[in-house]
Amino acid sequence: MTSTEPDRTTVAPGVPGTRPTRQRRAVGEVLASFDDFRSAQEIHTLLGQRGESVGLATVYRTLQLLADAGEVDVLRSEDGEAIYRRCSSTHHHHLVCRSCGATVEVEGPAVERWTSAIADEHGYVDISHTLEIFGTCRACAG
Amino acid sequence: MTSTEPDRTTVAPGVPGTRPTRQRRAVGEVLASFDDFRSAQEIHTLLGQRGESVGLATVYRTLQLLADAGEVDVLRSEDGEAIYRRCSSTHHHHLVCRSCGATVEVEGPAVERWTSAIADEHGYVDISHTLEIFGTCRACAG
DNA sequence: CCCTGAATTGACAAGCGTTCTCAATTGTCC
DNA sequence: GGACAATTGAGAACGCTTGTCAATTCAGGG
Repeated sequence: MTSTEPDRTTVAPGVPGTRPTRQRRAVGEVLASFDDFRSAQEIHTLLGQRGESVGLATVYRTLQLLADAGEVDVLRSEDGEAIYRRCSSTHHHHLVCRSCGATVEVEGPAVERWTSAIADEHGYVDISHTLEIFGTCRACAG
Repeated sequence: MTSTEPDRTTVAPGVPGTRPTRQRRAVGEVLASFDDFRSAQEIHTLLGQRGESVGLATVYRTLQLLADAGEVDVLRSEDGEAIYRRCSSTHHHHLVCRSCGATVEVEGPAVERWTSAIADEHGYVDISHTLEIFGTCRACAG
């Protein structure tokens, strides 16, 4: 029970959250099919319409994984609902038309530096921030 | 039934949302008793501790009124819960401890300018923005 | 190719914050 | 004081999100 025993020091044969399943692929495809922010429930409905049956809980879990991995942006609509969108991997913010929802990704190195500086100045650590800009886009303004 | 009838052209004797009741006064007093953001439920609890019994639904309604009137700031904590705070009238942002809720009001003229510039650049008008910084304050970080 | 075990899923229940309902109460104005 | 709208409170209802847990699926070794 010693010499023949295989190496068991690696406790986990696979790391959770990495298995490519039908459901995860389907969620990824749906995310690629639109450019604006959608709620988990909307995404779940879209999956149904595509004929890809995926449980609602799985949709939530997958979106959480993708968000943790930085592959989707999550933000809260005004009524507190979480909405998701696939995103470029860099940190950025959004300029959103409050009328039609058209979204522009914007980067703001100056803002990043500013928030860090402010946080340092007050002794806050482990910083995150949310910045969204709302306005009316050219098309909607007429 | 015609000549003796009083003038009925004024449909509304009073405008809703303006009556100073015990409950609304109590909520106002509690709001004045702290400086950081609190959830509606916390405020409801604080009212109870003060001996001022106010229904939870009334707390929500009152906070909504105050928010509409611009007398309190509302923002969403990272998990989507609405949190409230009486506010100074100037535009500002918040550095909030995600552990204890300690809040610092910060102004960022640079950020204001930056958001305006970005919006102009993309043809968006009638701009507003939300910017909140979350972190762990010195006390909570240990 | 089959076996084993962990990862993953789905249906459902549960949790939580928020809003709605409606009868009872309160404040305002005549 | 009286009438009537505004307001309240208790609880139900609601919508989003997360937890539960047995059943299923995937990866890798034998």
